Amino acid sequence: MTDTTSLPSDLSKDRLRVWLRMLKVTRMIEAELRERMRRTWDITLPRFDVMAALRREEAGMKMSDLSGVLRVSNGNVTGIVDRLEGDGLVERRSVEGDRRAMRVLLTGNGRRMFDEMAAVHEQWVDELLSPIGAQGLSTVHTRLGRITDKLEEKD
Amino acid sequence: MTDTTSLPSDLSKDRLRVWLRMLKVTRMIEAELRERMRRTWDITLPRFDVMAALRREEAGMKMSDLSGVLRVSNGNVTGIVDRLEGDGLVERRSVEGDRRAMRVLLTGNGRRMFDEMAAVHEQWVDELLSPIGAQGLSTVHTRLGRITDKLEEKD
DNA sequence: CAAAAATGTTTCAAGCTTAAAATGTTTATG
DNA sequence: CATAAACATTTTAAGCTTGAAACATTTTTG
Repeated sequence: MTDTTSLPSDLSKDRLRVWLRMLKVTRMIEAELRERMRRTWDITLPRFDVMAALRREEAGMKMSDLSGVLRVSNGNVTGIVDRLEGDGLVERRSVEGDRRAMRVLLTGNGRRMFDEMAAVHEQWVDELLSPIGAQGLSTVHTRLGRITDKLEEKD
Repeated sequence: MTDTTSLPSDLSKDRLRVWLRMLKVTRMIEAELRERMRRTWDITLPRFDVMAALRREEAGMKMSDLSGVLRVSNGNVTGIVDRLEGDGLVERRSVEGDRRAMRVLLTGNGRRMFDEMAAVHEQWVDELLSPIGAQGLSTVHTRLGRITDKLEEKD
């Protein structure tokens, strides 16, 4: 019962099937992670994503860098950073030499909080993706990489 | 330069990497599809998803079936169906024998509109996933299937 | 150097999303 | 049969998301 039932001419249908399955998997995992994060730390996925991006840049990032890395709109980041700032997890500082720009960085609290969350988050992902072994991980990683490469080259 | 660099002990990091890449790919493709749908038909992805579900059920679906299939909350479906109804693409009918429930179905217009969109949508997906050939499709499909299977068995 | 173009951010309106509470209806149970 | 439990849906409040418009500032260019 292997996947050799479909004819080559149905390639397009197969792509649609794979796309729908990808969508299903990511939505299910995202829902599961969101739920656990909400219950464990009362935090949302978007906030976590912003903190993760900032954790990699000790010196902070400009708002526009943040929306670039996260691939979300500028206005979106404004709101999320507003709320994180309200919770004392990030801080906005002006960029010297450019009065338009803002540098956002994690506060000490933010960094401690994120590190704690990241460790658990990694375990959760490991658990949720456990049905895929080393071999599968490598092939999936490669195939998906080809897609992003192609999508990126036209930006 | 194959992917055999990581030690077995880093499996958890590899899973995180694959997860982040999956997230990236689906977000990029979703953004691209959303943008094209907006520009071509001025329609959103959630509306398209609802119509797709209804297209498979000539007789219509109850609101709760709809939210079950699409894996979104009940309240969410209420709003989307409201707007689709406002555009004359779907219709709400009462279910005989149960005054609580509602049966939602595509109108003639909705069906025509969806069929037109679905054909183009399939081409777009084919194009966006074109870097993956028949072989890759089959392996990716299988691996992802294992994850959904596991996530589903605990529902 | 003044005007125009580009850049960085925020604001806005509309729509999506969720969890939880509210409403109305049906089914189960004592 | 009354009432409790379950079910189907909607409403609500809060937050996420986008594209476009508005603002402020910096850079380019004629």
